[in-house]
Amino acid sequence: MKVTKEQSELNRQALLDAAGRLFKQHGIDGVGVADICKAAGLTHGALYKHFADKQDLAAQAFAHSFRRGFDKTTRPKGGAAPTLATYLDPYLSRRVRDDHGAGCPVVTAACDTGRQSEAVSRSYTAGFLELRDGLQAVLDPDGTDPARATLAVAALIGAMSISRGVVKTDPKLADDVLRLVRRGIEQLAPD
Amino acid sequence: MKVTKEQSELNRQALLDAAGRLFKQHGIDGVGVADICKAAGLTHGALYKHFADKQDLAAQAFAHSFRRGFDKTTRPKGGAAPTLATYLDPYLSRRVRDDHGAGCPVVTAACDTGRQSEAVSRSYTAGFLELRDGLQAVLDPDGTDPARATLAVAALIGAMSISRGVVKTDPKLADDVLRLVRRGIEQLAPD
DNA sequence: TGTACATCAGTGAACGCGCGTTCACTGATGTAC
DNA sequence: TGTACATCAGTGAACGCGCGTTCACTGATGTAC
Repeated sequence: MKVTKEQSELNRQALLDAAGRLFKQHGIDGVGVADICKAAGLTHGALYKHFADKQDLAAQAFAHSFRRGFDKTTRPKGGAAPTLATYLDPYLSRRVRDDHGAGCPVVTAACDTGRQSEAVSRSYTAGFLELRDGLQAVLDPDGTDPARATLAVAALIGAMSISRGVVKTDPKLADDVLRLVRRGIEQLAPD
Repeated sequence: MKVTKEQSELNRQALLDAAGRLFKQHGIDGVGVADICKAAGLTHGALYKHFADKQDLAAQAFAHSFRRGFDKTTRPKGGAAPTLATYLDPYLSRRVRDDHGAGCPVVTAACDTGRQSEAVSRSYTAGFLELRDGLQAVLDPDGTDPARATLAVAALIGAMSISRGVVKTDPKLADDVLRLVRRGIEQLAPD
């Protein structure tokens, strides 16, 4: 049956939310469209009224997730100016490590991106640049060392990958990696 | 028809090689067992004489690829002592970025690992530790700063993820990331 | 405002397809005599 | 060394299954009068 335009738009957002979460969790090849629609409270046929196919959904879900990820994690509550901790707290947390569906997709989706469509790559590039520029402002406000912020973003993403990779075998090591990389990035900040 | 024991062992190695390369290229969920067997010069039925199932093949292929990756990339030719460049050259190269099937799986497989079996995680953990200890010996021979080598490995892995993620959209940026992270890690070395 | 009707978001059965896995079979290998 | 035969790595047809996608249908919505 037909639904109101408002409801239809809500359903579309629910599909994007569910797809973003499940794709981050299991990879694009690791979830079926039926699972995504079910998680959004719809049947699988409805998907094709909103998106051309699974690849189209993936591209739009990534863009959606990037937008949401930044708004949620890098805007400090209360509108204060972001500090280094504003970035490190959400990006190097155990919560994000243990819940693959959570967290900023620049971190979580690092793996899939290279294998996916150009639209996904564009979203990823925009996300990386925004994160790098944010860290640049905090780590190197005078702009004397262009390597510093890029190194920090790379370390953030790598630390999460490693911590996730080893946590099943050695949880203590997984925590150490997050802690040591945090300390390493803090040492990059101007005194 | 039956083959000699030697040929059978060669076939097994060919399966591990093909699986390692194709899994790194397309992800474990992104290749079929038929493709792997074909690449190894066998039919799909032969796989199950060597491995219990696809997951078993994945776990053994990762371990195999880790072993090979280290032997190839981190042992300097001629038996000289490894330097910082010994690690940075292969790990931050454009060749490895553009050929997902090449390169050390600690970098390439960072994505899949967290989603796979415990056996894969064990191989990954061993690989990470070997890489970190190697970099520790070069970056912090006195052992005064335990964060330094961990930061360096995280940056290596993150840089490759980012560079792969953005290269389709902005190849120059992708090169910059590799170059800047290299410079950043070099600045960590003792003077 | 009330009525008649065209629209179209969502449903769910059905489709072809490729996947991982099985298994009866083959025939060269390796072994027992 | 030569012969007879058991072994078993590899083959390829066949299997069930779940996937992405399609489509005839439904019925509430939104619109034209």
